[in-house]
Amino acid sequence: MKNDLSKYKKTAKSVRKNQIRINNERRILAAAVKIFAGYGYQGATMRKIAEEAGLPKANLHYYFQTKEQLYRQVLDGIFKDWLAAANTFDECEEPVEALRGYIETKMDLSRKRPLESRIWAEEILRGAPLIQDQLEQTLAAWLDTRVKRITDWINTGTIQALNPRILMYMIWAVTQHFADFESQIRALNQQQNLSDEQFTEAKKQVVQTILKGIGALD
Amino acid sequence: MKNDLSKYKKTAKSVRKNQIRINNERRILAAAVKIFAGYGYQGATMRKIAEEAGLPKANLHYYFQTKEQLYRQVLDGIFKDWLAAANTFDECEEPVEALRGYIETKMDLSRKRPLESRIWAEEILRGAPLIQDQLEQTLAAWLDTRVKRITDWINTGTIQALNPRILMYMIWAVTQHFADFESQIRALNQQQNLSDEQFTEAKKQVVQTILKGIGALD
DNA sequence: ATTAATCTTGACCGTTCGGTCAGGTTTATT
DNA sequence: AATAAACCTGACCGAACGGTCAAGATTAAT
Repeated sequence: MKNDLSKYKKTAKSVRKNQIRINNERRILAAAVKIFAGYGYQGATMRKIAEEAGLPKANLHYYFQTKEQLYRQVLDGIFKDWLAAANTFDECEEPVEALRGYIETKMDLSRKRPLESRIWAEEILRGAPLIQDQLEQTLAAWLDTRVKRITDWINTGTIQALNPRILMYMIWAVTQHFADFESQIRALNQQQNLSDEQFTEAKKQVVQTILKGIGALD
Repeated sequence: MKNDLSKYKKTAKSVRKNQIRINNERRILAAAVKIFAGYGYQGATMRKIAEEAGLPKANLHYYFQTKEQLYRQVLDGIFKDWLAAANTFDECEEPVEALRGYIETKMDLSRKRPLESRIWAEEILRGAPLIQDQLEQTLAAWLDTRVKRITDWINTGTIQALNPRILMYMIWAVTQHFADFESQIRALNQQQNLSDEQFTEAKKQVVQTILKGIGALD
């Protein structure tokens, strides 16, 4: 019953939990992201996460009962970012604007939060044991909506005929590659991560190639 | 001294090792590919590999001293396939032929050997701890050669100006995505792996989009 | 000031990990 | 047939894993 949240319902402070709890959960989650990204689910240990968070291991288990539960919360946060990145896509009417916005947002996400991208990639790589349901339910529905929009563009002749799903897979693949394969890209770039200038160039080329590739540009 | 190969140098059969050794090493390596791909390096255990190979665990250590050494041999095999896939690229004069051949070969590799692709991806994801040297040496040199060819095409106006490295990253990203993110694609495809027809369509669209995207097609 | 709830932590537990080894069996060489 | 080399394997080992717990410290409610 340690983590039964109902106990908070009676007091004023309960509305947004105790500050100690908020802070510690945040610290632990931030540490967990680093360690899970760096070592994978199996390679990550509660000891490493505790050390990274600067807390004793037993304290982690006070806030998150098990390693799997901690990992699930990390995944949930990543999944939300994933879906939120689609805002630009939805807000724009024209395919060029919508796709450019979406690709750029995904590229920026890879640049700014590569750890999260790698955790996601590893989960999928392992067969998505913990998020299969979310993929089949939430993500599938999310994708259907965007597929319909792209299909409309095709029907109105704004872009050429193609399979919208494969287009989305290509966009995901390319944009996430810059986070997931960062160490390979670094090894091929004189052992240096892409500079801001190089990354901007990459973003531009990715947008250009895909948009032109589907006949949305001249 | 168990695995000192010099002991073979004195006999006739030594030239191509003993048949028992050949067979067992193959069995173990095949099992290792399955288990490493399914569980990752840390998640894979020598017990699971032994079980998959149908051999006692101690026998694995007779042929491969450590888990890391076994893993290294698996990686070496994958790396060779990686490089060999470039043959088509090198044999063709025209950019359209060369790139189409390379993309198709990489797509076929993802289709036929997804396990190897996933092992590679996980190694890169973890920061390439064991193959960093090979990336910086062999793969970097490999890439430089291909970059030069693409640069020639640009200079002769056969394809439009672009950064050849980013083009290669895009090709790798998209082609390997179909192996590495197979479980995600399956979840978005009514829980079914892509059929042969679907995969052929994907291959065609990938080739078409990239070639058109770089101005190599009309 | 008292009580109750929450938070903290070192020490500990059973399990599983990679790896070892002695001693037996099979295969190759002479 | 005898010897040596190669192969096989059950039993075992120390280390590290995720997780537990009792007892103390801190904070909040009355």
